[in-house]
Amino acid sequence: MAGSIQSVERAAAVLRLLAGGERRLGLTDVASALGLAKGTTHGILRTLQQEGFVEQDDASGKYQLGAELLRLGNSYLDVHELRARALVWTDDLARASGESVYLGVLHQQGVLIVHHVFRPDDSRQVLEVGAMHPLHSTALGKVLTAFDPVAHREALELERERFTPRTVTAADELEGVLDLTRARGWAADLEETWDGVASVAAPVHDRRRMPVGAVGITGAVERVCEDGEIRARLVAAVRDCARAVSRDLGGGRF
Amino acid sequence: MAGSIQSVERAAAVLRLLAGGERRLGLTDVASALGLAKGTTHGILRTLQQEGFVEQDDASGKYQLGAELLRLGNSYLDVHELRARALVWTDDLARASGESVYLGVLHQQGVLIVHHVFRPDDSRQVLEVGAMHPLHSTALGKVLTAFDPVAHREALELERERFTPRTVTAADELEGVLDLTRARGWAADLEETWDGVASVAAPVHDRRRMPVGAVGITGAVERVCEDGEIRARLVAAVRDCARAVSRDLGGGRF
DNA sequence: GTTCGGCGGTCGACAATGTCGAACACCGGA
DNA sequence: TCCGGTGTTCGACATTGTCGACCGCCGAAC
Repeated sequence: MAGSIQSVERAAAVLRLLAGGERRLGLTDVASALGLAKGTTHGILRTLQQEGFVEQDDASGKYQLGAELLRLGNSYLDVHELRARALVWTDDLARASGESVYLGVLHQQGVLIVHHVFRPDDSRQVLEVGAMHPLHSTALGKVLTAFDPVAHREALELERERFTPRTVTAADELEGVLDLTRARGWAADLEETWDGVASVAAPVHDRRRMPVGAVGITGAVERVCEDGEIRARLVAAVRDCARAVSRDLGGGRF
Repeated sequence: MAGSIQSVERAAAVLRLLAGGERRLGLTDVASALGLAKGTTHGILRTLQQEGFVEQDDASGKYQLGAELLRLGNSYLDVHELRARALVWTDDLARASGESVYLGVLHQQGVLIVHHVFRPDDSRQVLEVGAMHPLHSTALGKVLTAFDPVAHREALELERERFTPRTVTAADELEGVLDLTRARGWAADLEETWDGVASVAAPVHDRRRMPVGAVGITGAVERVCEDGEIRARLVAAVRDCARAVSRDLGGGRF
């Protein structure tokens, strides 16, 4: 039995399908999307529902993701060592920079946000923990792509979507950006992902000097930039934070 | 095939086990905890790992929850209708009350926090989305227990832990509290869960008048209370917010 | 009101599937 | 070097999940 367990694989596929589609999906939708018999699909859905991973709307009979996933996802964060070490430093960074702080790790073909500190003002902000950001256009993504070989391969193999006129999509151009990132130890995103939004990020290393994640700040380009470049003060603050977290990861274990 | 799919059930049990234990677990630990053969357990873990639901520490070989769960949990929030409707109102409530706002739904034997607005000041706060709160001692929990028959049964069947000297654990005493809650339409928690912390909450109903969740605020007892009671202004603000969300969901007309 | 098409859900036969336990390779400590 | 422990692989067995036809239901169409 060298392979994987079929039914578990299929259950995972169901969950991923439900996560993708914005609205609820019916039994028949799920079955046809996965190419399974209705009976089989129903069995999987019934089990997932029983376990709390999937919920069914009483009225329409359609299925959606369940609350248990949120609870488990939260448990993942509790165990996450990088996040635990970074909590205090990212808070300081938000205070010092006056911008939102993000902590991301490589996951599949993107950056998974595992921590997010709101910009310290009263503005209305949406929490982005659990969200995915692209590798080739965000500061976090560029840092991971530059320092993590796995991320590098993913970013090159992947189709690089153009989000704004400034998004870098050509492979050779991206390589140049990554070289620059490696050389100076940080990366920027100047309106390459969202119009009017810029970000800076620096890598976090573990005790073996392997890249495990990236921290960065994101904010309106008018505040974060000066003369078309990220303010040096902010770059320094981000790099200080990344170094502090890296030091914490290298020291305190065992 | 009226039952559930065994392997999916077992995979869910593995995930729940990993979520429970604080630190990573080894293959043998998981196998013995679930009463399964090592080979079987390994197959499940291998599949879950392949799907990203579980990660394995290269050094120790031990297993922990994976990043994909965080991503799926986040997707759950995106679909969540109650949360979407509540976003704007809870923000206003935080501003008006000056305290943290929580939005919770019944999940298993507790309250699952699906939205959390930080207290609008610069203090350091931990995001609690995805966390579980007890039914019998928190304001959110009491509201759900009072208005949702399912929650009511859970709370009575469950062993009610004593968190502080003021926690209500006796069944008949709790019933009295629930009667009061139903009568006045809101519930309070005066240092019954955490010392020095008080909270108020009110129920959110859907279009069929069924309770679907609860909103509430939580804060230091010195700020939230006056003469040993919740400030009337805060109670009114919370109830207004709950009514507003209910109205948005298509519920009450007033 | 009645028909019809689609929905979610069920059932039972079949064999593909996952399970089990023994055996494996590997590591660290004694 | 040995040992006890780990995670991992393997093959025989029968349990288990799969499939597709079938059922009852609901809402739209007419």
